[in-house]
Amino acid sequence: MTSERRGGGSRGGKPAREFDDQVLELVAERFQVLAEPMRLRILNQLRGGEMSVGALVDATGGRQANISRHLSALLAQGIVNRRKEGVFAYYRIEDPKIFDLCELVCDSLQARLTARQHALGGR
Amino acid sequence: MTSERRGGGSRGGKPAREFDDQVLELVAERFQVLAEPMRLRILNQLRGGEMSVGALVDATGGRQANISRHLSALLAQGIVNRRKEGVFAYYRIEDPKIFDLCELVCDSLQARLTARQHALGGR
DNA sequence: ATAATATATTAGTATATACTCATACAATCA
DNA sequence: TGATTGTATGAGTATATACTAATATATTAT
Repeated sequence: MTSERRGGGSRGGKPAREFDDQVLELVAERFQVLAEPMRLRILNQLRGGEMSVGALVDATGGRQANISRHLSALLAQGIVNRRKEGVFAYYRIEDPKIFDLCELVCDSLQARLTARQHALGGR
Repeated sequence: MTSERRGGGSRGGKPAREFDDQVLELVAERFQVLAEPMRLRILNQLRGGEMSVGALVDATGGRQANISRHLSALLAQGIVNRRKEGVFAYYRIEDPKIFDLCELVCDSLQARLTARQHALGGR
């Protein structure tokens, strides 16, 4: 990210959007974490309850290092939680709202598809 | 993106996740478009009704080329719509569900913050 | 025709990040 | 103690993308 002039204060013209921008950055960050198919796969697996890293590696078909990194990202965002037991690390969903997000997105995608079908004269 | 073995069919072990993966990629794509502060700023502006590119440039403080690109991305995802009138191009929200998404995210973020405050002994 | 304006696009650059392998770290067991 | 196993991390690479300036395209006015 480079310049792109941020408003410096209440002076200097331009509408007041100072505070809102910080929120937008946080929101964008949250979306960013959900913008990876592999992370969504992991979350999808965790719907059934907590799983160890190894179990997620098996279930998703990813590499251990990669899964571990994705889990760290999800953990940093407070989307999952971690429980250590012996050598194992069990992850579980901490913020179930993300599934609502996914459902909303699916609704949108589906609506767009059916709209397209109609546009093509679909039944 | 590189290898990461995709299941080839119903044979070869591993649970059946073939179809789901395609959906997850679409969902991730949608999240990706929403994962940019500037695009969220644009969408936020469009809440008040359709706006021309130039008006969005003024309102967001971005460069014309950049705003135009972001609008293209939003248009390609069916999130906004475009109306051409003379020399102007007016964009407007096509899929208002995205605001529900943003609200859900805000709820999550807020919940996480208050949880942290409590953890720190906040009142 | 030329000029002026609004928008889109091309080309180039810088940064972010998803992935890999290899290795470090930590806990259990011989 | 060392060996084994599960997880995390360091280092390197490849790709995606957000940004910029400059230019192309299109519409209206002179």
